[in-house]
Amino acid sequence: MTPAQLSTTVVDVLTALVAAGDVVLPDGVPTEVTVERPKQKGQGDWATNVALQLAKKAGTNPRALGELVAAGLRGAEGITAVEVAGPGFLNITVDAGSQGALAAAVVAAGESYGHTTTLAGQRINVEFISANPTGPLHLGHTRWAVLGDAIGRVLSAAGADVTREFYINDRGVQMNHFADSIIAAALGEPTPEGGYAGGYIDDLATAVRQVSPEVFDLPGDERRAAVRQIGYDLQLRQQQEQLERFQTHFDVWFSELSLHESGSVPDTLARLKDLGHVYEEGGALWMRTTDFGDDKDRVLIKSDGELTYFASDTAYYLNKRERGFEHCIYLLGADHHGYVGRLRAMAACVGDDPDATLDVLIGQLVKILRDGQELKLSKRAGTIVTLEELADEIGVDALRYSLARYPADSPLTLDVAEITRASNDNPVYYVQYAHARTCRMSANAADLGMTLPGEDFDPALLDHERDGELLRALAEYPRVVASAAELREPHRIARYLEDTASVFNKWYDTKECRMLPQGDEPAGPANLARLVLVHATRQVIANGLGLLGVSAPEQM
RNA sequence: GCGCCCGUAGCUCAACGGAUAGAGCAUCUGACUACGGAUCAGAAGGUUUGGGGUUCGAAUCCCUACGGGCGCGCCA
Repeated sequence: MTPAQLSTTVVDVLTALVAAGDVVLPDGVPTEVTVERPKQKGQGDWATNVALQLAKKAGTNPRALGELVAAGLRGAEGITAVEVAGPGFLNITVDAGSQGALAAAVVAAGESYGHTTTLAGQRINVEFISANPTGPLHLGHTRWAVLGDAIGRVLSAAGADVTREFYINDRGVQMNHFADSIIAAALGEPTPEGGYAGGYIDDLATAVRQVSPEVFDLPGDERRAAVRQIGYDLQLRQQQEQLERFQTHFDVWFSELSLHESGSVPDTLARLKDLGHVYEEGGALWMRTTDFGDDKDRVLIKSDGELTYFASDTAYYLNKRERGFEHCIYLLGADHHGYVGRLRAMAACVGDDPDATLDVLIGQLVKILRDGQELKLSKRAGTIVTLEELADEIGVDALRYSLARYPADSPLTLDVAEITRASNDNPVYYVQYAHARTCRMSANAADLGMTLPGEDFDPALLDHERDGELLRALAEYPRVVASAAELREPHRIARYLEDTASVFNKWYDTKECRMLPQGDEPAGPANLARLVLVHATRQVIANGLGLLGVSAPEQM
């Protein structure tokens, strides 16, 4: 018995009540209702708030409607009791057999357990990080790497067709500053105005010299172009290697420069003119974004003839739409939230409904503490906390998990000492340990000759209170994935895993629920039923960790 | 000044408008002849920043005050 099945049962009951004229629902019967694990004991196995949600529409009070629905549910298969509680909640109790069947279903589904079709058919582009290729990825990018990657995985699990994309800002004056900085470092000159400092520039200068020693002898513009290209290649490759090592995969690395070389930007400007949302003023070309709620209009072509970054952005958005993406998700740092208004207005200017096609997620900045002191990020002072350093010190799994377990819009302070500690202080190890424990239990069972039962698995033997709690936790997983996808909140997966690991540990500690036979007794049907439950638990934890890009070790 | 985000236990943070606001850490008390104790059982800790409002019900929505972060270029 799963929440989805119960939801269907409740909907059927409502449909019957409406058909019989006992209940009037002007807006029709909902296609699904909320079914949750109650927080408190004594509130049944599952609870639904349908009566509270629908009472007003039905022109009655919640408890009266609740009694009608409860009466209908009492005859349903697998349901042993229903009571109306509090303001109108329905507390539902199910029988062990129908509940225990889930364990075998999870094992049968394997890695696909938790996958749903709630977003089936949607083509979604998730763009994240999109750092300048002028330096290493740092702490500020690390959170988006984790969240963007996890959002991509969660959306895929919900059935969406997802493309993860990194937009490379490889065009613009910063690329020349980058080249000039490397040249200055190579020649032992001070960092130029507006340039980049820090040890990584010295390293790049050395690397460029290794790749092509003669470039520094070229005349001015040629030298700059050559160093820019070599430095860019080196820096981009480093970012790519670090992200792969950080378990963060991109499907598309999209070059801003390519938009200009392909003529997309002029095409975009022509289209905007046709649509009537651009005008000239002061020698510059403007987009009238104020027509769609932006604070002020935005410049597309400066009076000196140069294209703005915003012009590229508009062309890029259109490019995504032309590639067939119905939804474009952007992950931006809080320091770019001012960009949301113009992005939305821009989408409207090209004829889209931003509510439908755009999803801009704003993430708050991360602070990181070591010994109570904040690690300051400053390119000028050369004190960059890089993704590489963080991953080395903290470990990929612990770092990813620690960033993934919080919602993006909450400001975050992480203590290096705390997340490096390899103990139960750290939730990532708590969850991973629970997984390792299931693996060890399975191995022990195999040593005793126990094998997973097939047809003869008897779900009704999983009848202990603790069995039920664990089964209900496992049953909730698909709903958690679906809501994480819908809300773009992968932290829900992490919180769910911590809860499930806790429920599993309590179950493990319960004498009546021991999986292995005691002493010299042979393994009986109950032991085999619990073996199925252990396998199911392992599968759910492994699947959940997988959505966060965190490994599920068999031993620790 | 205008705009966006945030304010929950000593600390770091949860809680699709739902029942008695939950975890972890830190503090205190228990359980090791163990399915690997990286575990489990328990105690203590709160006027959800203050004040109004909306409703069957508000940490959540609206207004307001206070406090913190960030943004308001023909920069990228």
